[in-house]
Amino acid sequence: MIDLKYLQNNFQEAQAKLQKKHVSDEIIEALHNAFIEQKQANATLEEAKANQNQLSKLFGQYKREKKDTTELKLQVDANKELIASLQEIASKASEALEKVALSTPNFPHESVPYGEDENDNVEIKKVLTPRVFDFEPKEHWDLGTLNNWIDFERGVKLAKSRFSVIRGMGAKVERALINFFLDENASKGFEEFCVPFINNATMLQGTGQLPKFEDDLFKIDGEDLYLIPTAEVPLTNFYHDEILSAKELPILLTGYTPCFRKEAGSAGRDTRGMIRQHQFDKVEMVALAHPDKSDEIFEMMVENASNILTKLGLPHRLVTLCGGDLGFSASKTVDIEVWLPAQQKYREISSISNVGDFQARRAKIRFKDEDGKNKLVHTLNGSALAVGRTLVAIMENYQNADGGIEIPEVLRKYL
RNA sequence: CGGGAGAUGGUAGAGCGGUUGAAUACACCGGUCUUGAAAACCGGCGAGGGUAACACCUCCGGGGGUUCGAAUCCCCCUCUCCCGGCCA
Repeated sequence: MIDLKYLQNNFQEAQAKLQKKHVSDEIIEALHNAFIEQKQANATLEEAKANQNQLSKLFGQYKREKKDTTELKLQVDANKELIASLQEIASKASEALEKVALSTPNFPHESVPYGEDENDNVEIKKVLTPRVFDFEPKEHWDLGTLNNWIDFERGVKLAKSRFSVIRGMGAKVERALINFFLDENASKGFEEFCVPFINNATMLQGTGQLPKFEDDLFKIDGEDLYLIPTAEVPLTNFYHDEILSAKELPILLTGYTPCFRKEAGSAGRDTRGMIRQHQFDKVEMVALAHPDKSDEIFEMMVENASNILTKLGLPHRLVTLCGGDLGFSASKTVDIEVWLPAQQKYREISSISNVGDFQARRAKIRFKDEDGKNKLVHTLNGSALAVGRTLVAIMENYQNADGGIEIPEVLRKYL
């Protein structure tokens, strides 16, 4: 959630920021008005409550002094009715506010470039040069089947479309990648976590998936629980509703989890292969940082994810997302795209975001500053890395003319 | 899944239906003392909203109810602990 006081006090500026992220003026104004209405309704309600508390005290006093309370009782009853009606107004105002506020995206960081969609994203740099093939490189789905690394048909049989089975050496490489990623993250100071793959609605709201993106989530029937779409949810919410001390910041967390996504809006996209699945493995980095330090930690996380790809010998590029392509919660995002020779394209394999205080405000993650004040932390998250897509990248980049696949040097000790 | 006990501030742990947002202890922060530290002593110390700052409002697991007034009484839910069943 954005800072509504900031919106109120710096309306023009806030509006300009949200416009960069393509939030319509109507929504911004609706939010602004809902906030002011809620504040007013609350103020009048509190006034009536204060009055009621006074009368109650007086009532007690009368009783002790054995004075007659009939008159007072009438006053109290009248005020009680007033409170009830004011309460209703205030509750409605709060609900209305919450509805807009929770669905309004985060402000973009100053450094975010303007733009409509992914075409306006800005490339930062390319790392490693794509290999030149002296044969026609195969697609990973062909290589996967050929080498018995991936079984697409049986994945569909077991579940439904967009599920697959990784087997044999493919499964071993998948596992090796997870271990390699976790070790790399640990070497940068990230603590490793094994977390629940099912989280409750409060946590999903904390990181911003709910209420707006319910359609993208697998919900457990009859329960207030969801399969996590990313480890960002449990890792960020690990400190949900807690107050940390400034000294322990930054807190760096990493963990491997499967991720579950309905891919509701992706009909027809990447239907072949392993690029877009309902379930995929990912190793995630999460940081809780002092607001002054989050930019610095962001760079570290980008660097780390890129380094991992470099160690694997996979050509990739770094891209800063423009305002129009930024996700709901992110204030700034760098995508890392890996080279897929068969498609002759860079495809997203990691996305690192600085979320600022947006999730912290929702999830109530604060820290006690040196001056004793409670402030919101900044949260950051990023994949290091998406495991399935890395497997795809290895297959395609390390394929031989006969369809065989070489294993990257850094992974061999894990096999 | 069945039987019993409980849920209060960072932790432990009081709390009569009104002056208790909450005793006390420990932890923590600041100060005195000390070469420094410890000990001792003094002071501070829950959260959210609201305000220029006060005032004021809300919160004692969550939600309802009784009452002029509830942490304290009643109901429901959740969670934790102990006993039994099941089980990786």
